[in-house]
Amino acid sequence: MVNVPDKPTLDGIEARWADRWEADDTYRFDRSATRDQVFAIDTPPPTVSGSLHVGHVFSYTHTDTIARYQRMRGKHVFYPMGWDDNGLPTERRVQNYFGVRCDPSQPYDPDFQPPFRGDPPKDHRAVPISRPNFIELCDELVAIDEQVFEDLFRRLGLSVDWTLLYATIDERSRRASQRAFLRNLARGEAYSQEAPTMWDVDFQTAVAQAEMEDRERPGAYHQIAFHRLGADGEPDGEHVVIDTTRPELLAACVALVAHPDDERFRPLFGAKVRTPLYGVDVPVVAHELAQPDKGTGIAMICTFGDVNDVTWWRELQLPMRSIVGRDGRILPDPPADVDADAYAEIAGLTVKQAQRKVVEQLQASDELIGDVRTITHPVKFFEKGDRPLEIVTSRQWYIRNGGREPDLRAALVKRGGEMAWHPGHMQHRYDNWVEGLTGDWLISRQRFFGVPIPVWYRLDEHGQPEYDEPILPTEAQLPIDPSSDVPPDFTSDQRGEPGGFVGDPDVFDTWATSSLSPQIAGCWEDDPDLFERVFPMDMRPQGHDIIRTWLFSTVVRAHHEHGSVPWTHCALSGWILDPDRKKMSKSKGNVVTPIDLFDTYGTDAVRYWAASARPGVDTAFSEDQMKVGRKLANKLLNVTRFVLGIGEAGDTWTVTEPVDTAMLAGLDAVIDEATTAFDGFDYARALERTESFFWWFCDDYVELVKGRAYGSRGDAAAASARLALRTALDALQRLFAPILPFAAEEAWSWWHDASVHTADWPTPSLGDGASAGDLDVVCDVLGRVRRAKTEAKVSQRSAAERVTVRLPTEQVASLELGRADLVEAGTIGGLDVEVADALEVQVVLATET
RNA sequence: GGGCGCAUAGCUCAGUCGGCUAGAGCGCUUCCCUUACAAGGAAGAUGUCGGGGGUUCGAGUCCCUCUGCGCCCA
Repeated sequence: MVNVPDKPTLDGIEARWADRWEADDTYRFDRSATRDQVFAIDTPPPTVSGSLHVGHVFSYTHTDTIARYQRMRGKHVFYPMGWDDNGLPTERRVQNYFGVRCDPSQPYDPDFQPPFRGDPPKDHRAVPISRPNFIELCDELVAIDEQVFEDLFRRLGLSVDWTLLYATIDERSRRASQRAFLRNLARGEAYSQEAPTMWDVDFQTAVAQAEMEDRERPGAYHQIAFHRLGADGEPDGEHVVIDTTRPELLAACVALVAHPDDERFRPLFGAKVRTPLYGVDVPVVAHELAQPDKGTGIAMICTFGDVNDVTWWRELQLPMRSIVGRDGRILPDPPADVDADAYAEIAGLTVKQAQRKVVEQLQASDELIGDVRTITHPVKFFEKGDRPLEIVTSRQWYIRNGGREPDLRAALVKRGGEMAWHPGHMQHRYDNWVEGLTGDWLISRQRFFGVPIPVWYRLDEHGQPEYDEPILPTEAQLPIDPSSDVPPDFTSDQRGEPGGFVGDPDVFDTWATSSLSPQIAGCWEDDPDLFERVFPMDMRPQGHDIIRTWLFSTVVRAHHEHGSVPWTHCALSGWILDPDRKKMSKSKGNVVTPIDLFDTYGTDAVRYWAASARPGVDTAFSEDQMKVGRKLANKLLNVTRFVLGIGEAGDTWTVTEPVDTAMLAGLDAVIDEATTAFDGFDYARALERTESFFWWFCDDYVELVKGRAYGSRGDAAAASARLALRTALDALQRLFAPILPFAAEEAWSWWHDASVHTADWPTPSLGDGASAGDLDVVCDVLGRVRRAKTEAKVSQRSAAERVTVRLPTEQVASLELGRADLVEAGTIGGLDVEVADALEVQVVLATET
């Protein structure tokens, strides 16, 4: 029954137990469990972009502790893993790894071999390849990356059920993503629209509000003179001077705008002015968004320089003069009315080059007033991008998210209130975001490796797509790729022909698919029986940085599709900071490889560090904490060896000694606190309470009863100590199991057949209502005896000839309960007890012989 | 500009409902090979609880305010 190794060690236990758990299906979800018996976790599918860092280890450990706790509480834990492999990060990695770029105009080459596999030389020019070839390379690389991720997560000891694995590009995800979209479309929650859109000129794709960020960039105000027109419609010699940071957009100017209450410009409203260089007559208009105190108080409206331009253009119904192309260069042909010769000077230039050219031209024509004033101002960027976003007009797909409808917005805010947030203040971020939305959710991307948008369009007799009535597949056909699949009632040779059809060339943004992670993991519609058992899920763990993207979009999809929240608890993890309190990132080169940490300290030690961090709190990376964790795991093995080594269990043993029941009563309180903490998703508090008790248990209690347990005071007294030790150890191993799964399992296995991870969570009934406080005074006195020995610089083992304890009357009984153990543990010759106001201990050490 | 969070020992952090002398670990110092553990153990020193004001018998904790740091949103 009991099988304790001579020399307990943490070395090698990870691989041994990981293999065992896999072989025994320890974490396999029992799909016969009913919804109330299930604890379902909407695991974050990590972006598979090549490397894992300690941040992953950190947050996934938090979730795993909760999963293990719930499992021990008797829940059937639905704990899937997913890989977020579709989207831009993978495309970028594939480009850099193979030295290629996707060019949809290239023909498919079935025998294509990439020029490199890893580390192309810096001067290598990317080879253009077809979209199918590109996607093949994506599939190849993510398969490799996902294996690396899986190995690491297994090594970390995550108790996921690996049979529930999914990837956001796999068939099931594509089907779910397309199905959800078609249903959004059918209910009017999705729509397409030709509209000005934030656009990344490098990635050449539209970008959603949630993916934008402001960056402070140097800029410059330029004062430019527009020419006032007289009654004859020709310049009357007067100027209207505007201030702009984007003079290069002068050719795109469609109006000037000032505030309606601004007396300075009121006479101009309704009049026309002529643009410099390009000679276009544009109206002067009034709008509340114009800021009188900014620049000269009157601004030019261009199509489009910023989001205000879009608002003005739309509300004032101004004409369109687009000049910036999707590649970020000035379009080759001038818009209507623009002077062709002046425009030819900037055609084809980048926006930056065009600015220099226009400024030169304005200087030459004396239409640039005064000096250019440099400033620093916030500029909108794609969060993954390197150049400022431009605004271009394009047809895009949207899902309604409340950004344009107050009722929907309010309903989504309300959904936020239906979920418990851990920590609670994170809900403010959600509310903040939803209340600040300025438009619907843009879900289409002009990219390649993603879930295709499952629609086709009829082509009219001129070969132009008819966007108003897309051709839709049935749900049974999903997933489809409209670029290779043919719609009903058409043949493949009609693709691209007038009167024929064309597939939507775009893909969904990654978030549009990952926002369905509960549905994908739960096999929505593919397996309705399973889905009913897990949805809405119990827990969504994630980083607080993606509340506005992943969390919010998941709530939107569940609201539309199911009329419910997707889960009932959101657990937000903090960041990992390096010791200088900067956020860790690859670019700073301060990332530590998790595998090295596992090798150095052991997995449990790294998990201990992660689990020591309060939920949602940014945490410094600390190898010191891992050393402590290793000590703790080591201690657990050693104290187990001690307790189990004293003697075999006897059927007739009972706990009779007050010292023992007091210890167990203390443990009861700890179990209570740890349970409450875990119920509130506070793994850190549960750990702290358990750990603190555990060290007291090892340092004081074990030392106190050691002699008695060996039999110094007879069988009955020994039996009481041995049973109490075993009872406590049994509970402590279970309390530590969620945090230190390997060490707890190792120690548990020495005296149990089944896994500790499927054992019952301990319940507080061990001490039978005794008072834990009785031990305080005994331990206090023992500590003072130890101190006396330390101060005398003698061994703790040496004798104290006489100890005199003075203490208040009401504590005398408590001391007497532990007298015998105290005398033995302290090697005390004689113990005198006297009544006094406050505790005082006098120690007379034995003279050395 | 709006919102949120943080500030406690040299460092990293606990401190729950307002209640004994404010705690832990690391680090530092001293001692001890002791039959679970020397990759261990025993002990010690270390505080203007960011500043100011208020409520209270009593404030690290509650309220106001200021300062500094961080994050989210515009």
